[in-house]
Amino acid sequence: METTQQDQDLGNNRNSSYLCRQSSSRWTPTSDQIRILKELYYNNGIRSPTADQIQRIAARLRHYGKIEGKNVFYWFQNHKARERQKKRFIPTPAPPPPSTTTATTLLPSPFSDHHHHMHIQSHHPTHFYNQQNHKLYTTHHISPPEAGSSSSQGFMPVGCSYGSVAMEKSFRECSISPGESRVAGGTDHDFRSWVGVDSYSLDKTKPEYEIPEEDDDGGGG
Amino acid sequence: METTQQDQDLGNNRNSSYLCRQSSSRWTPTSDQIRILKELYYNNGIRSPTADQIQRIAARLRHYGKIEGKNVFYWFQNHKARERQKKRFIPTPAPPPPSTTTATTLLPSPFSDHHHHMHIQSHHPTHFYNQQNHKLYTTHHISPPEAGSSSSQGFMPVGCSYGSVAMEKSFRECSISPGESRVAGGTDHDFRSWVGVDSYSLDKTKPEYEIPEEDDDGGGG
DNA sequence: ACGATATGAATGAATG
DNA sequence: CATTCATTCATATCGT
Repeated sequence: METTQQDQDLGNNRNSSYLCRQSSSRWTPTSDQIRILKELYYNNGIRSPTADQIQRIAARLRHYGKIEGKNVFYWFQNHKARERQKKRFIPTPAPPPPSTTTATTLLPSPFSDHHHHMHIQSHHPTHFYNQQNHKLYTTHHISPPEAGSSSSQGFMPVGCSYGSVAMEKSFRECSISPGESRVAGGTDHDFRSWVGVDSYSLDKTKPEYEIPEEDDDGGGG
Repeated sequence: METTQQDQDLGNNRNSSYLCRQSSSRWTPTSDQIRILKELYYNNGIRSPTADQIQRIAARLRHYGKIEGKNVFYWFQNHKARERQKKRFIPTPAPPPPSTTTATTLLPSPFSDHHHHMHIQSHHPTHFYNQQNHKLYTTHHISPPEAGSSSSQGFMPVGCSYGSVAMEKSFRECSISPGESRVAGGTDHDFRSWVGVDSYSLDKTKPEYEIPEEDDDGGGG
């Protein structure tokens, strides 16, 4: 990730030079921006902000660097999508017993993450962004972005529980059972079966596949 | 390449001393794992395995060493991306046949002249990739740019011809214009207020949240 | 140790 | 919301 930079101006990305590449074609969130976004995501449970919220968030985050509504929009989309995606990868880490306190908390890996929480935000109007006008379109009947008109919260002194315990760089994959060594199955060829790829592929008259590069065979010998 | 990996002890990273954080920075595939992955990639034509396949593949490859679903996911992502990346650099070494063949014709790159053929996946989207200018083209009305026909394709990438067929749902624009309306504040803690997120959220009985990671905290301050 | 390269990992952006 | 692409960062390994 772009952890190396945190103070990019974002305003100097116009390469006046010849045909080089755009300095930064895409938004590079600052540390503060990410922090706030995560706060909103985890602490406030915002997962699919409305256009109205997106505007406010973007406006707020603009204090910390250049940012547009679409950046906020994409950020939440991606963040949510990836939380879900990595869950799809894990092959059912633990069967959900009705009353089992089995510590499933074993995989702090970015993909085996499991920090579920409540959905403070109930609705999600399936919106998408239009890069043509940089507008957000939705299939919902949300109110127009009257930034400043809707401020009906006025609740919570917000001392905020977070701030101290909040985001902390978790160590990545620390424990993964390497399992046994060698399956000695011998039949490394029936891939299409266990991966559920195909069945008709067996029809191919190619009992021997040729790997383009045997660079991985370096220590196989 | 890390072609000389030995046995994947994972503990030899001169890091398993006292700190447990990010012991093994990243997955180091074993020879067998790479072999199988390539088998799946080239021989079975798997380029973008589904979450379901990823699980099976990872489970299978786990016999040969530590591996997670995300490793499989990234491997295919990177392998495909880099194959394509290399192809983008080819200075049009392929003489253009007069026949308007399918644009899916991949040009044999001098870098890796492997022979991948059938795509069992058959998840062909409605677009194809043009290595001439590394753009994505849709198969809607366009004709294949006849790689090498001249040096001009005259077609526009998919990111330019929308506006008509792109999103024609019952959406409405929500004005996400970057023209911000900053709330004029400074406290980055009263999120739920300026975003109009929630009010009752304070009622939640979970004052503590676990943020998975804070990768951006590098220079936030 | 340093530079070059290969590649795992992460993420913004885009499309379906 | 799922999937994919492109770009970039981070790091392992190797050559010098």
